[in-house]
Amino acid sequence: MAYKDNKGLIGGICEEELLDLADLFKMFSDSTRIKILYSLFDGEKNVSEICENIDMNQSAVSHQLKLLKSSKLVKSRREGKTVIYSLADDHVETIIAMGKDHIEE
Amino acid sequence: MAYKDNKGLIGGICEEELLDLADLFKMFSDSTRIKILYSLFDGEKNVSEICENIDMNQSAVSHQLKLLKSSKLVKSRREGKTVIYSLADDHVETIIAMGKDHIEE
DNA sequence: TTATCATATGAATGCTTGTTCATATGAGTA
DNA sequence: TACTCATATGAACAAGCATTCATATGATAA
Repeated sequence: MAYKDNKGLIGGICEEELLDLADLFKMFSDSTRIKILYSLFDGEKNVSEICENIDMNQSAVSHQLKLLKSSKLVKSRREGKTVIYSLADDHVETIIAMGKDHIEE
Repeated sequence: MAYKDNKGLIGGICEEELLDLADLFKMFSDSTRIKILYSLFDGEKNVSEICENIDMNQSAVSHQLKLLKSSKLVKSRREGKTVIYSLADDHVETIIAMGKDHIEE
């Protein structure tokens, strides 16, 4: 188990895990990042394609991709000159779907 | 339906809905707010009880409760001198559970 | 009414963070 | 090698935001 025993803590969750949770949701809290994730819903894309798709410049997208990757929400592989990004797992779509459920109620 | 037709937009979602989504997840992106939500998992509480539970001062908690309420994640009712807060619906727990799944993987 | 408890709110402050600009790195090609 | 395309990165700036402090509002009790 990655986290400490949950003793004497809010709702049975330790401070460290709480901060990690907040950091995770922080990734979904910016519209540029959500756009990037959304644009990967229909399959992997290289950086240029993502830029074009969401209409943002390369540097901004690259910075955000770095954050998304460090949060393990996307993964990447190099293919020649380009780098191809894709969703890391299906939690991403599930979390966003839950969010949509809420705001569409 | 609350949102416009999804035409020619990223992954079939309109800009407005995207911003709302980001705003929703922003609510989960702060550890104080997650603590508050967590502390409501086992039932409604008044403000003082929440403060005590998460060890934060009344003003900070009140400010965050206001945000959580405006995002419809919590609801409140007055009972005499106190105001009692509770989770607005079960999306909250589901979303947080998904987040935990991800970071605990 | 006055006093007190519980909660809300406005302003100020300091920290965080997304974007931009310039530049660097990495890979392919001639 | 030199040149170009694709991506990454560092620094700087501006905007956003969580907390604190002081104060206001709302409700009960005396």
